[in-house]
Amino acid sequence: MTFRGDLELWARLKPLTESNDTEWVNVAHDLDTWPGARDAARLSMRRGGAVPARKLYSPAVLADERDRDVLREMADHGMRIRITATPLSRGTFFIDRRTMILTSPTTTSPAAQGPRTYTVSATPALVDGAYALFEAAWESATDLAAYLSAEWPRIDARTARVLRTLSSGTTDETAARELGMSLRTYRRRVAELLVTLDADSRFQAGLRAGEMGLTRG
Amino acid sequence: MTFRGDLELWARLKPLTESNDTEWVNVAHDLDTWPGARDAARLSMRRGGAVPARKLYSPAVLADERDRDVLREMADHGMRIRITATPLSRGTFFIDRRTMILTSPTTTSPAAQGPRTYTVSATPALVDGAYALFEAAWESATDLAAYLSAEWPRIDARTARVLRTLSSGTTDETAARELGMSLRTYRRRVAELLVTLDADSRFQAGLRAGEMGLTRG
DNA sequence: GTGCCGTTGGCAGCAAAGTGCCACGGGCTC
DNA sequence: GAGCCCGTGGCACTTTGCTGCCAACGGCAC
Repeated sequence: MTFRGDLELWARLKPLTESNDTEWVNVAHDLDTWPGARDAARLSMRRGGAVPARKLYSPAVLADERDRDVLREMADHGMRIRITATPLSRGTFFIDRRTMILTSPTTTSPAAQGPRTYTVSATPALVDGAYALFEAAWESATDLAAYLSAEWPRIDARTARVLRTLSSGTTDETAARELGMSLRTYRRRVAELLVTLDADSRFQAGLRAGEMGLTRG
Repeated sequence: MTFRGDLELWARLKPLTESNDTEWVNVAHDLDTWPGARDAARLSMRRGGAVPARKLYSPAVLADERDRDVLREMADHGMRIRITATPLSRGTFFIDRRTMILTSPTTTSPAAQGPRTYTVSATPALVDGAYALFEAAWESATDLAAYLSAEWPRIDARTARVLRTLSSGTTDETAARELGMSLRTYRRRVAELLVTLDADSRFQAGLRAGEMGLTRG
């Protein structure tokens, strides 16, 4: 079940945004879902009440300043937005528990014109399976607010090393020796890390670091 | 594209296990993929060389002792196995980058006989989208070995409360007061938590907790 | 050269965390 | 009842972590 053109896509999406019985879900690399997607999003928000929706994006969505405003506006309208560190495919997913719609996955050259192709599936097995995968991906993603408010910690090389030794569970003294710095300096680094992670205790800092997956990068 | 019966499923799966050009992927709730799935897995392992594969399961897969053996055997054959805390649907996913196969998603009564139905899709948009979702889910999942070796921490109600206050970043004294216990007991709880998390420092404990997503449950 | 600034490390003092010891009290079996 | 086990709380003490202060070092501009 494949079709082309944005008008038809909109015709399919519209009923999904209007039905209130089920939440619907969107997975995308960025806001370039289809030409005019941003305007459509704004319009539907202005017009309608709260649409129960979850949206999962790549960090790329935060690159553009105006896009961030759009996201904030979405969040204000009750949509739940999360960011995942895993690179998503360029395509877009719309799932509504019974139906799912996907855009053409590869948009190598954005200037390549012509109508996009969209794929629709209503096969229960496919939709349910995709939904379960989405749940798992969603669970591991970070809330937009946390992602933004945390001013995403910038871990430079030296704090990264501190983080690693800190993770190893040794005492400050041996950690400092390993890193070839004095105890005082090491503790300075730790204190700096606590500030950047906005943590009041070392436990909290570790928790944040773990939640943000700082140790896997 | 839907079909019934296990023989046909096997006929479709076989070429996937034999082609070496691409990794293939399996998402399932447990090993009850289809009748005789365990034996088939064993057979293919005995017979063939290493199959590059990733398998993502629910914790339910660890319930049965013999199933755990099967998993270990799989891991020994080079398959990468991870466990995700998010409940997966009962169905099973096979993805091979070009094709995906799903079992019937709802198996409410396992005794309900009759041939199962399977759904196959080779639509690039669907497969790529599902693959991206899988990547995200995979990324957040825990490796089987870690999951087993860590003797997965069992957080009872009271340690969970300790974990929460610990996460709030307050000092032990106020935390103990909040929980209505003495300082000594609170610290006992913290020490217990460190043991169950196999951590040498509070930071490490926080890190583990964060990595395992213990604060979102 | 002088002066400025940022980083480092030592010292000191304090706060917080970790732990061994013992005593108290509830629930249990016998 | 006595005896036992287990969880708790208090106390004392050690260790570790935290931070302010100051001196020393190196780079940089003038």
